[in-house]
Amino acid sequence: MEFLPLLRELVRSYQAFENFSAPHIKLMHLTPPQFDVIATLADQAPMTCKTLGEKTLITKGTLTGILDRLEIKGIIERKANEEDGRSQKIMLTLSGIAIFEHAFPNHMRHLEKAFNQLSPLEMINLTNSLKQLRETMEKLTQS
Amino acid sequence: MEFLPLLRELVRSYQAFENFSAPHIKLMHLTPPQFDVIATLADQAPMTCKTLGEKTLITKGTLTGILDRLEIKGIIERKANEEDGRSQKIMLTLSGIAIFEHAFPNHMRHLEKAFNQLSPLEMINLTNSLKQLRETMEKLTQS
DNA sequence: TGACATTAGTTCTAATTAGTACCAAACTAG
DNA sequence: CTAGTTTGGTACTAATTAGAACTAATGTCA
Repeated sequence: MEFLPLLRELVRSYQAFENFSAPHIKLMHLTPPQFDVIATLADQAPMTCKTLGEKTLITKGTLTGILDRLEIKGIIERKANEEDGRSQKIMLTLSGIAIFEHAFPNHMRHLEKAFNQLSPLEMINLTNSLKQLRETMEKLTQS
Repeated sequence: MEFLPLLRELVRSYQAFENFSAPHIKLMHLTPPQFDVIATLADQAPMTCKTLGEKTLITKGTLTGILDRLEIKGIIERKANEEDGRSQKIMLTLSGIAIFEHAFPNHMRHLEKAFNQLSPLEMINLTNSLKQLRETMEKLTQS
């Protein structure tokens, strides 16, 4: 049970990140998953729901609702995929691109206030340790 | 923007933890927050919703619903707080204690398969780096 | 070609989540 | 003591979440 402090700290750190990030995103009238989708679509060729879900780690059932709301807001557009009748291509509208170009750098400036307190070396070490832990969990998960 | 790999890894690690932990908890007919509440109440004197929320990082509006479901299942009990008429004391029932005594060690054995792949030193370094990042974010959040 | 399996996305359900409004009890000044 | 404020918990809303069932389109294989 020596791992309990690490487990607790992982949960608390992630929650602290959400508490730091989410209110700032909300100021721009978006939710964290909506921001995530917009940032993932930006500067990319239109992609399918499947691809978008893999990049954002959002499962497909959840993604449908998020895309519905972004479509109502006029931020994204769904069009038929000519190569495969089952799927669609998702892309930002012109309005969505404009929102991205304001919201993304704005939010990055907010986040870097916290993250840049770590030295580059600490950042690399932390990233590598987390990656190792993540890959172990991913390997053990499908079982 | 050098912090983006760390940000991504933090999100992905936490998600990998959820994906590793949640299915195992579900096998015991519980949800992650329900498990969290049970583990927090175990071996403790009855506590108020406020205290329970602080320990589990669950906001009070959310906690009401989780406690409702645990109460229906007969796992927890709410009783009036004699010292303060506004609040209640939450405690595990006998059945809740029995569930904890099975579920907790069972789940710890599951988690340690992944966490014990890290050396004790890596565990301590990772915990400390996460803590530093968390405390920075917490300091900047209230603003 | 035709039966079968797979894949992409939607729909539905139960649970969680944060946040706001609200109620009742308790505290605090003057 | 009493008006005003704070506190603990519930009710409600909008959004997310995973997962299962479902539909339509595609792929496979004999």
